[in-house]
Amino acid sequence: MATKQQEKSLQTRMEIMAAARRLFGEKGFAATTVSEITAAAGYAKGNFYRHWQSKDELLLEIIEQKLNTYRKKREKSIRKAHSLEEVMHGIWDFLETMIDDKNWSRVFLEFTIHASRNEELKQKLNNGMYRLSNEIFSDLVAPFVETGYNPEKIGAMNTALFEGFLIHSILETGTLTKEDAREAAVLLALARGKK
Amino acid sequence: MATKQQEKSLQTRMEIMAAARRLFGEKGFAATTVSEITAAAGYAKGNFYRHWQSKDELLLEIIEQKLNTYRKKREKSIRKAHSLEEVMHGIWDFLETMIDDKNWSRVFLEFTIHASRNEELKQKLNNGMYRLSNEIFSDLVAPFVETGYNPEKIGAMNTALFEGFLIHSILETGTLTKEDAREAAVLLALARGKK
DNA sequence: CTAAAAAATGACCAACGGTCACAAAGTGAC
DNA sequence: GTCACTTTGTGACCGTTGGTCATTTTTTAG
Repeated sequence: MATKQQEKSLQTRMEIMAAARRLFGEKGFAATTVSEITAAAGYAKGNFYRHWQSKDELLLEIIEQKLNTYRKKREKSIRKAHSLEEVMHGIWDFLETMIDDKNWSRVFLEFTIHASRNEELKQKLNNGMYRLSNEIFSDLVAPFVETGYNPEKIGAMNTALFEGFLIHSILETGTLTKEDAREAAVLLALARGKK
Repeated sequence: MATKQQEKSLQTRMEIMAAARRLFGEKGFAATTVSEITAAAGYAKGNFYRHWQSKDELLLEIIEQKLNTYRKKREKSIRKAHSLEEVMHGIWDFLETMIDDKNWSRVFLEFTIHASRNEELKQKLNNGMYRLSNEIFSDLVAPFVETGYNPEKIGAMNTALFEGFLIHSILETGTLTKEDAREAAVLLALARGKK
């Protein structure tokens, strides 16, 4: 059984993380300070660094959690698909939940760019975030690809289109809708993977 | 005629801007400090703020300049196009020069995300950077769109695909090539705009 | 009750973007 | 050339940041 100390430490950790999740979403990653996070959770700043090595590490952990949540939601809607078209629509059902989580998609992008300048972070992102995409396309989409076209390329292109749409959506230029993005993605995938 | 003072002031301004252009490209926007920039140009930090109100303002000006350079290169290759397909290839000839300017495309994205949290910057970006895209598509592409499909949507989707590919390219996952992105963009545009 | 171990604190550090009182240099009238 | 005035350039200084660490407070085991 866990000691009272261990329990308290874990609880503190979770309280700080909850405060961070809220603040990152509201104000963005860079604009949220460590003092703010700990104060919102009711602790002093120094306590933060007993649980994470840096602000980066915390966000990475939150992102990992969010991706796992998305992953679970996804599974169900895609497993029952019977064609490439159905799989793509299943994928976009789930991508749309990410798009709707607008504040967080902004944070994802913010951190992606931030990480691209840091070799270590870049590796971790590529292993977490994009493994998600690779999984889907090599495991779930590949069986429906009738041509010789590389399923991973279909997946990477889908991710690119998705992230490009996120940028468009964040800047609120308002020309494209979610449906436009979905239709384009399906069109592209079918053009590549269907005979 | 300009006085000796005015000339010197302009020269200083250009020296600082040149140093900034080099450093932003090498290290990124956030990672480059104002002291570094002015020191590299041979001045003290305070001098910077006689020429720009903030680091943001300077980058905005550099971006505007870069976009104008791109714009000029572009004109020639697109004016002589005779079909939607040729126009799209002309556009991607020019987008590829942006992609090849890899450090700077990273800075563009970095600033785009940064600006998305700041209403004033967001407006300026939408008026500079994306007017570029709107121009192309409403003026140059529209004449070749044979369907009723909104040319601006074709343009916005092209931009989304382009920026999504930039992210992919920056993270060096290495699945997609420039040619993949170009082909996908042409395919999409033709599917929308050609009978 | 006590001594060791873990949790929590906040003053402290270097570095940041940005400010400002001041010094140095250039200008135009006489 | 000189002198009042304007413009260019300086760097100490400000508030704030992410991160550190010696110190205090609380829990644990004997």
